Amino acid sequence: MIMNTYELLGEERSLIATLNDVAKLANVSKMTVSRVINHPDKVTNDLKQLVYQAMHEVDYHPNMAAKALVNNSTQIIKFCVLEDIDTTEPYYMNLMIGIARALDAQQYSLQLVTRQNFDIGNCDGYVVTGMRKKDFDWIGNLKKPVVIFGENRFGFDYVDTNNKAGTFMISELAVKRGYKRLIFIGMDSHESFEYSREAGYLQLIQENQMVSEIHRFDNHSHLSQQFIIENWDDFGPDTCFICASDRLALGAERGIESCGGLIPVDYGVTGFDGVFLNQVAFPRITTVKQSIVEMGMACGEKLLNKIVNHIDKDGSLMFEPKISMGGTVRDSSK
Amino acid sequence: MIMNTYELLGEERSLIATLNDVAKLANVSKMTVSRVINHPDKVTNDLKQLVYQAMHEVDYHPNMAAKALVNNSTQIIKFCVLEDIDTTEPYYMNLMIGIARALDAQQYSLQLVTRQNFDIGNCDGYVVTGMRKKDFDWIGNLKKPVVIFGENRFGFDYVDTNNKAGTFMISELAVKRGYKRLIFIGMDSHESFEYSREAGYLQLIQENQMVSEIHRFDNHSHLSQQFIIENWDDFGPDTCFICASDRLALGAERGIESCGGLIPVDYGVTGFDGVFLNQVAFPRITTVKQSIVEMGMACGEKLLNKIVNHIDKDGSLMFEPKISMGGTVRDSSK
DNA sequence: TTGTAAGCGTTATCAC
DNA sequence: GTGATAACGCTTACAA
Repeated sequence: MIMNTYELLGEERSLIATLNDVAKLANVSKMTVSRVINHPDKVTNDLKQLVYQAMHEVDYHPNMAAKALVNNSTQIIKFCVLEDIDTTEPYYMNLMIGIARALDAQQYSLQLVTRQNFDIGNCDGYVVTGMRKKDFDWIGNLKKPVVIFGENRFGFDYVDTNNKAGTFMISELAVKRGYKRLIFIGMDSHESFEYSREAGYLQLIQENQMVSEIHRFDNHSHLSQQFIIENWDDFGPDTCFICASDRLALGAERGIESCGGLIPVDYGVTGFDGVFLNQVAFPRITTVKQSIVEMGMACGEKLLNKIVNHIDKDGSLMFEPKISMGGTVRDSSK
Repeated sequence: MIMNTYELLGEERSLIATLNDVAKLANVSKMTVSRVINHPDKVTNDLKQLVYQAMHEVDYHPNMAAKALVNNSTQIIKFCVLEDIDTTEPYYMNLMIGIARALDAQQYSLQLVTRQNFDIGNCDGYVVTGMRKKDFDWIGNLKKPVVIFGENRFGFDYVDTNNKAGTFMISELAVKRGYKRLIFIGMDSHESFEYSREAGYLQLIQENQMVSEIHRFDNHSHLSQQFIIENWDDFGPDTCFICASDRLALGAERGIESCGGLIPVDYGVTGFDGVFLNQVAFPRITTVKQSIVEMGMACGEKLLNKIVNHIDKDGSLMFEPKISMGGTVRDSSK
């Protein structure tokens, strides 16, 4: 059918439709077509209909390179993972899927960069994650819009889980299920998210007039495991370990089991993240689940908003976490 | 300095240097500069020197959008993960980092797509992974160059680990370390890589005139764990479980430990992958380690080669795996 | 409201 | 071996 239309008009068909093809088919100028796409309010409805139909008929898709050229843009977003590859958490993949999904809508493409290749090639904006304090200097000097994944107190727009609410919720759950002693196993880091997770635990502890106990380790499962084993005599039944990550929770779980402790009957373990690791554990870890893909989409949308609308500060976004029930906290108060 | 040069010449400086800027500075035409970049053999050495110097002086970087426009290309590669997000293994992240690194060299950018958004937007080529048999139909119909990550027997160029060599090596290690019975725990899938991993085990078994024992499960740790527990009575000391993935190995390890078996003294466990999961296990899993980042780079390079040089078939690439020593196979024959 | 013309930065083509 | 010109597909600025 399309071929026929073209033949009737005596036009030549390019392999891939351009503005011109649409324009000819609709008997208007290129500009009208362009306007229908970019400023639809400035075109009469009659013409708009014609143009839409023509676009559909030739399966028109804008050429992003041409657009980028004339707009002096790149249509590229860099996703910068500053953390070491070795420690790369699996959830980055989900985060990327979310970002990519948001960018697709506007035909932006996502470029994955690390510290090494950060500078190669141009882009229109950045999503940055895995930042440490020392990074905020040079990030602040970037000339393109930036959205940070992960809360920070340096004034950068960010997207994150409500970390404090997460540990509060899950600590509350532990108390409701009858655990009498809550021990926090945190990450030995000075980053915002860690402080927030501790704060959630502390708030619950205070509201219940319990005693806070906080221990911190690098985020490796064998360290929490070792801690449990070495101090096993100190931990009576009805103790629940509130861990700041699933990795630490995994170690805690293993430590308790190797000491012969019963999970969840006598001992509870909770994690934080809810991506992959909690599912690999046995029993599955009861954890604070983050909506990583949604957060990724939010990062992408927020960044596009800044780019397209030339917005400088767009504010930050906190996602409310949910509890993912596993088998490391008992079902009801015993 | 740059400013001065410009002022002397009485030129206006655009914010970002173009071919024109370089040309004027070097007192040549745009075309000469372009040729220096794309066909350096067609320019005299004298001019080349001049141009290089000028490029350096104004910090010239080619505008990829303009390039893409005139070359009718997109400078975009789609990385297509067909596997379910839920099962997404952490190693995809490393793979992406490798691909991205290769693409950066040629200023291509990587777009992450899934089944859902596969069709949105244009691209110059694809890297595809997580394919199942049924996918080969439509992949074959793509009009752009494709490189598959993961071996296949459908004639597509691929990059993969030498799976057979991997399980052969690690089975051999188990025998050398004195385990008398080798049980293969495979994945219940009909994909090439699984067959290859079984084949490596079988070859070692035959060469040593041992008896092969193969069990298959979906790739979940609790299934291998369950299998070990339910059949524990059947497994005497000096048994080593050769697993087709780290996930299955993790389950096997847990199963053995929960039955009171001693690892690695009496029981051995080996995995396959060497990304993340093996390190989370305790003791760390002795596994077949794949060079994921390198393989990613190879995917990228191979694809670019096909695109730039219009090569249809470029052959496949097998990476030789290495054994990563953990604590689940004993150090020497007991 | 719609159309015309110029130009974004690059490369292929064809002169010289 | 080098340079002028046109073209890639699109949008802004201006003219009708």
